[in-house]
Amino acid sequence: MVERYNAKEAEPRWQAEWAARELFRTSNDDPRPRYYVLEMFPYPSGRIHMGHVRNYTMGDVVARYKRARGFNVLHPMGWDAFGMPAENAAIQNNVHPKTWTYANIDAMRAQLKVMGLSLDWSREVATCDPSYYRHQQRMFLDFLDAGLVTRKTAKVNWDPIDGTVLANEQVIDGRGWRSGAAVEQRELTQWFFKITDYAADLDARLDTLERWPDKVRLMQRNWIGRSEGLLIGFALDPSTSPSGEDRLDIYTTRPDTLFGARFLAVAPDHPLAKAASERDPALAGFISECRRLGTAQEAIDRADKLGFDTGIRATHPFDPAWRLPVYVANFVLLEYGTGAIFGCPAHDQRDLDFVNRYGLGATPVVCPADQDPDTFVVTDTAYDGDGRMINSRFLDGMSIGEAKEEVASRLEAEVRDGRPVASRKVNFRLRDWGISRQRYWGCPIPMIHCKRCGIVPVPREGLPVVLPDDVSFDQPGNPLDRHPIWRDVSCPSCGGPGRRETDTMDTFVDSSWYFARFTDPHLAEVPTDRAVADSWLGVDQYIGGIEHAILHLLYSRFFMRAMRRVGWVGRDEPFDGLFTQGMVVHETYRDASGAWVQPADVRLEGMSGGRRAFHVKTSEPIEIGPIEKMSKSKKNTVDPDDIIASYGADTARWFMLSDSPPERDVIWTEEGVQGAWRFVQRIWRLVGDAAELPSGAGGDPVAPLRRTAHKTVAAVQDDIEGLRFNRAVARIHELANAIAAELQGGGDPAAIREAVRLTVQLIAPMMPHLAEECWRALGASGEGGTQLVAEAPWPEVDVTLLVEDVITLPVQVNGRKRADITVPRDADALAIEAAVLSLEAVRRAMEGRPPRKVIVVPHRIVNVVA
RNA sequence: GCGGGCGUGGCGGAACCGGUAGACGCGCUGGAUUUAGGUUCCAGUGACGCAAGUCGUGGGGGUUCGAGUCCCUCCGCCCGCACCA
Repeated sequence: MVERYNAKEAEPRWQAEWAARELFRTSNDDPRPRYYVLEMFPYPSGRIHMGHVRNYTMGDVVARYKRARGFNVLHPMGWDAFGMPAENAAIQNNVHPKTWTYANIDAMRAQLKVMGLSLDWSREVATCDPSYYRHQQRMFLDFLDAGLVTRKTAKVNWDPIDGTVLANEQVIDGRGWRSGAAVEQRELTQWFFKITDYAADLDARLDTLERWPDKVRLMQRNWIGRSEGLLIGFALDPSTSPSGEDRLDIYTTRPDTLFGARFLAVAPDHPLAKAASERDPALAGFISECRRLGTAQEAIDRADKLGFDTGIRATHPFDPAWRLPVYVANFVLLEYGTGAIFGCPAHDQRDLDFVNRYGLGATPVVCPADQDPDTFVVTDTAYDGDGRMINSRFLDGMSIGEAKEEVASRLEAEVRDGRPVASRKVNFRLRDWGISRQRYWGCPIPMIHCKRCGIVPVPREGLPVVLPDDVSFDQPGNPLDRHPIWRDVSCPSCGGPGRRETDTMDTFVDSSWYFARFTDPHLAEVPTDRAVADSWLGVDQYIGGIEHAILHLLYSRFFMRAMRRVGWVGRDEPFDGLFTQGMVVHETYRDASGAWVQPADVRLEGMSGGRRAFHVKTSEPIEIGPIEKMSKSKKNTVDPDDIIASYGADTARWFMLSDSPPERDVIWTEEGVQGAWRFVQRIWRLVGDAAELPSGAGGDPVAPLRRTAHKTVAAVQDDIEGLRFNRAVARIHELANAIAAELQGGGDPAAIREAVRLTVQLIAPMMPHLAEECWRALGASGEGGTQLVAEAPWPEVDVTLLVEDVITLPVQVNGRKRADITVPRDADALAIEAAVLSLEAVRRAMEGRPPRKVIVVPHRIVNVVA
């Protein structure tokens, strides 16, 4: 009897062996074809969680598989190490952010090593290290020179609790993504990366990212928000405008509805609104009302459509006698288009809500096919569907598309005061990326403010601008502002007194290029070696959470383009293949007082419908709640360390791959883990039994088990390539079942030994420690026992075994299965037809009727139609 | 509101192009072995039926020799965006 597989003893031993052999160290000089697999690097929060385990296991399977397939694989790991939690820890626990961060990195690195991941640790980087961020500062200056950096005053999302600016992406339902505080709007001067320069390209190139999930491409497309429209210059009556202004540019995507216009409206911050408010105190009051309302994003979301008539009058571009009022309206955004619109209430819900409040009326100009143009009216619900133009003079009868084209070409051709009245314009929702953060624990922005010279870059030889260590967090705000020694420097240009920029960069900058740095992470003078970077990029397979579908991935795509512009890389797209994995979820538990209880403290009894839960210590009944993402706040977490300590890393890895498709959420259950653990032991038993078989015995080249084993290798190969790990797992189970049956039934010993050996190779990417142990037990490690399974090439599939000589076809009568028939693989349709019709079961089902038709789908199915 | 996705046993899920629905795992039932128990092995496990068989992939309709898969329609759930003109 074979002993149990002892993961606790074996796993560290094999990890040490891999490390000693430097198996996962990647050379940039290796001539083999390259494969770059990368998982999104973690924030060093303190401990790894099950989401990390799932993410890194998937990446590791790919890395180990591709290595076996003969690729020179790059599989690095690092730390997204700047950010607010470190400062929060500093404030709460009086520990320096640097100390806290590096302690966490050490703890998490140790945890990852225990998982047995095939990472090249020699390439590890931490973004908070000056050896990393000096290059980021260098690239900031490069981008500045290339015109990709601007400084502008902008309305920003201000988080009053964290005391910092947030990107639009960091505002969720009007609240700060970390603090949960209601976000306010503030005007601040900020540094921006001009991502909008690439808006069109970032949009267009989404089509070429074929190995990205459609969902992510769509989310990016919506975020970039490309729209085609018309910029129309409405003539203003100068006698009504504040300073004789005679033109107002508006942006519209619906120029076809121009004859349904009822009003124009500008944003409260629009220059025309400001000018008009100076002569009209009531209007000024309305505008400040809008601002007050506008401080909290939440209020904006709920606000009614409010407006104020400026008294300014505009003229319709197609009718000099048609005058339109100009309003200031709270729902018009200054940042989008021109900050001014024309309102067509019949075909835009916001405009309709607006006119219904102010009694301006609505004329429908698009009539749906099922409505009579003479009676079609719009009252409460705007019509934005398809139809024919009505009430629109020369546009009547046209389709929407034709009308858009007609309006555009007429107004383009018409010149007023030496300018065309209108021009076609592609607009984007995407805004420039504000990267300034009023925070200490981030990459310093390498600029110096000088009273005489303005804002001056730190000379490149003066980099890095290193964060000072001696800071305190006893007051709110940015400690860098209160650090005179660091802050006050002489101007690099005139030598006079200067002041460092004390804002630091958004941490999304740090993670926008780490994948490029990994290609040659220890270069001291430059961020990348262009040739080396180009030899690895784009990342062949990037794996991470869907939560980064927009921000991180879009910023990285921008950053690659910017890096290319200044010469650090030679391509635009960072990630050729992207996979977004699902979350790890778990039941939630609460006690009678409503307090969350962690799974480790819960004892479960009963099954499916009648399950009940009790507290392990108090035996108090526990309420079983919904299955949710593992989170500290709901205490429904399972600690990877605990699982690895009880079952071993391989069991945890196997379970992570087995139950659910990788893109879907996986429910962590104790039963599931135990199932995985049992399978580990089962493999170990099969290997032990197979090793005891007499060697040299048997050898049937077409033994059924040989066929099964080789088919499984082919299928698993396919599944891993397609990241269908759950199916690969199921197939390995089937092979194990087949082997067990052959062992039981005294099957061909040579075939069994081969099948077991193949099984070990199939599990090697997933359960690498167990596989090594089995490999050695099977004596597969070659002369002198020197070769590890991690070094072995992927098994060659014997393709002749994949094709059977005889096949079994299901036989249907009228689409209902009645029998099976076994025929030679190359049997012709007529022969099969005759054989099928003579089957007893078929005759019975035909009830004496003659067959009308017999459909023979080669190698698939036979259907007799009665 | 706009955009997208998904509904298959008690549960997680398989089913590539329309071709044997329910692979594989979990759970459960019965039996065997061993044990203090976990373990291991064998058999069973969509529903109804003694059986032959009938029904069955959210509901209804359609296309087809044949539909979980394609089309129409309704219902339910989930995700993303949200005053973007």
